[in-house]
Amino acid sequence: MQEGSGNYYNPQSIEPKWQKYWDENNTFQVQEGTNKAKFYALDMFPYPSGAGLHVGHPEGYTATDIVSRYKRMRGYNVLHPMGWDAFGLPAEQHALDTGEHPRDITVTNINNFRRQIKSLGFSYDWDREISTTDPAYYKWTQWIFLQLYKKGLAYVAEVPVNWCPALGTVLANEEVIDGKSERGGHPVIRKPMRQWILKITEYAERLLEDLEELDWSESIKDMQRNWIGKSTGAEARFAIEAEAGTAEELTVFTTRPDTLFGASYCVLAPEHELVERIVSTEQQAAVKAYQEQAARKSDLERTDLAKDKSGVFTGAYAINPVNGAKLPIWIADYVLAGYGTGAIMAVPGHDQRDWEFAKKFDLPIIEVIEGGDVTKEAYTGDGPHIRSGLLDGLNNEQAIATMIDWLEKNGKGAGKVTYRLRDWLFSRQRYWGEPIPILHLEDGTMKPVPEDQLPLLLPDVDEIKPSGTGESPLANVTDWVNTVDPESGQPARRETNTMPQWAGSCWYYLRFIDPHNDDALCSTEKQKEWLPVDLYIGGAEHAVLHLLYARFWHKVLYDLGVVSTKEPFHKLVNQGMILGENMEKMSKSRGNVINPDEIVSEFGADTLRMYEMFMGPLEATKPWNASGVEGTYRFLSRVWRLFIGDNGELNPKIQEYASSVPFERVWHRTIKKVTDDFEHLRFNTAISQLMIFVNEAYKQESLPKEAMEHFVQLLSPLAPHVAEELWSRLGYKETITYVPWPTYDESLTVDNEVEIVVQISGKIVDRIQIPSDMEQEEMQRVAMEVEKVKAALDGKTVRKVIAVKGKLVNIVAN
RNA sequence: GCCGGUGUGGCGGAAUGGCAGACGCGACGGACUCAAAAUCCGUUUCCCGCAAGGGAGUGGAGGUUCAAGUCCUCUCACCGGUACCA
Repeated sequence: MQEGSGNYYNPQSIEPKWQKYWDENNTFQVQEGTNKAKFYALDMFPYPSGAGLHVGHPEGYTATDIVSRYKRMRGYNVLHPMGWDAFGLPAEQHALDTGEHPRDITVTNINNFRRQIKSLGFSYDWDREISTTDPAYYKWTQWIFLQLYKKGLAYVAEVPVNWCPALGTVLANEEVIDGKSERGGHPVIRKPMRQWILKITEYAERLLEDLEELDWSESIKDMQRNWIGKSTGAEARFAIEAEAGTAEELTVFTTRPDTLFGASYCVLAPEHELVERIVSTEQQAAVKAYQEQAARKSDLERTDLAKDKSGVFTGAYAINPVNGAKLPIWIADYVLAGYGTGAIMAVPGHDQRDWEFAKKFDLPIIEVIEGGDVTKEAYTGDGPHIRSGLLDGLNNEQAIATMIDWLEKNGKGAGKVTYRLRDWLFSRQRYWGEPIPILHLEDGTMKPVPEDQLPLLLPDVDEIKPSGTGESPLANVTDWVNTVDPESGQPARRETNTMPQWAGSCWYYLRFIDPHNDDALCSTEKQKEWLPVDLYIGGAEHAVLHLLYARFWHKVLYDLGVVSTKEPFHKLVNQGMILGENMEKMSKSRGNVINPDEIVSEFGADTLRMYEMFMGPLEATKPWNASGVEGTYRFLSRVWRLFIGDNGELNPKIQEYASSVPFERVWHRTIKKVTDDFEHLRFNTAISQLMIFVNEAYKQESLPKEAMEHFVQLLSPLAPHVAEELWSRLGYKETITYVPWPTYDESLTVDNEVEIVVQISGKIVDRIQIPSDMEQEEMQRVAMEVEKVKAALDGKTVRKVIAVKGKLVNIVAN
């Protein structure tokens, strides 16, 4: 970098100048009540960690920023906000370690994040900044919870949960990795505890169905479909013969009711409530031992050891409703308590898991569908049924329908749809989260905190320490916990569980629409104006949970009439991961982390933004490359010198009139390509085209001012600071932000003459220049006249000639 | 195992079924300079050849087509998700 003159490209002076200008002029403030079409471009807001911004953050943020700036120039009213998902475990862990209050840590971290984000020149409307930890915000998170509670969608249950003694908290399944906590890697065990659960399963079908209308990648939709895991089958009821009597009934879920005649035993999950009531005296000890062993294993350990099936006979029998066969009832941990009815009928002939179990414990294998060899493995394919009474001769589909019909007519069962999706474990035993606004009265009943008393504030505490009992640290705050029901005057105890981090991020896109409203989470009119989010960009790690939870809440709010769209996010794009230079995931331990602050101070924000967009397709995973950053910086310097001479004056080649025809083509093609690429988020190829323009411009004797102005506009969404600076040097006083996007003349994007290829039987023989509008017949005639073609065709017969306008002529001959 | 994705020069990556390798990085050469950096201009898929020219080529094997990186079948590798879900 040069020193002195001040006429070279100097992002360090340009960028703060324009950031200040945008701030002072409220350039990106949303104007309400315009008649412009709206566009809502949303980033997944970050958790403000102590580590600060990572180069992965600006990737998605730059993409939405480019689209936002582009749409403004296209005349849209753009909502482009930013905020903080600031509740969460890391701040609490830090507080436990240092004694600092999580609120203070959070404020510090947010300030740092805001500084970093602002240094990148994103066009957010900062008047709409929100934090999930702000009482004015979480008031409405609590309000939504109360609506869920009132609709019966929030309930309390004693459930075995992942208890992590080291963190003193319960973890959701998704927070447990390989039997260890995701954060910290501490051991996790299963322990029953009183928990708040949200009934997301009630919305399973709608969450599945409404995926169809969304403009999301098929892979993300598929991940959600798999997570919801719909399966269609039947429930069948079996009478039970046990020492204790025959009053009990066993209900199983199966997707293959057609194989009912092939059932040779039944299996209950070890936790199944029937087990205690049906177990025989003789088997009692063995069953108990097995149950204890299973309880000690985490879900993962249970599946990890899946290769080897285990189980114990209960001493009881189930009676097959179709043929009266007496089937032994076993318990085994390959049957999961949480899915279906927690019990199965085992058909070893036609289910591989049952087959393995039957082999191990020497249970009968009955073939009821022809087509395989059940002595070698289970046959799961289609085929004619045998040994199956009324099903004999039918194929699978017919037999399933017939059997469901039979079960229903005989009162032994019914068709049934089951989902893999589980209800959402919503409570956390933590301090740093939204308090759940519920009172536990002395008489043992529960009631919600009245809505007019929201927000229920997190109490201030000097020190956060685990309660030790598994309850949250709030249990220690006796002044807060012990209260009085404002309606009945009864003594009451506050709920000490808090909400998970997902809660605040479930609805933040709604608050951005109306961030200062004290009377509603979002006004009806504004919600109607802005929903749905037109473009939502974020990391693929949120492909399932965040997006599913947010969709669930949105649908509840839709049912309540709070929002008027069925879905919150119309178009979703996941930006790919940025790897370190060594092609490995960036991490402190690998020493390959790139700090955006360093890139900004060395090369400027415009270079960082542009480089990240130039690396490759937005959705691809791609490695960082320091030389690539320099290359981008070199390009922006080259742009600068194209406009500004060493003397600091505008390049005298830039003139009102002059233009050459070839340059005019590049100019109009550039507008066309960049416009089209921005519409499709293909920023890497848009940048290539801008580079082509600059390369061409350097070769010109003179440069039309209009073309150069257009170029600055095309560049401005990518590199807004340098674009604003050049725009002002071109003589404009106002920001470039709202200058209408340039248009191009289609006829000026095509050449008069093109080089086409002449092929013989698909092999290139020669290239010739022809007028680009030459018709196919004429092209064929011209091609036949080419010397090399004549020579190559000597002695051959022409079978066919294909001409593609403006591209090629292919002569098929032999 | 199942579901999804990706395989193209030394590297990141471009290519509505129609000239593979745009653009950038790196490398090499030239100009400028006492010299270097910076900058500007060129060359750069690989192999054979002094050259003219020829041959090969988009993970691999087949196929459809006048024409395949692109469509179809099979297969291999890597990445992501999920995992006894009955």
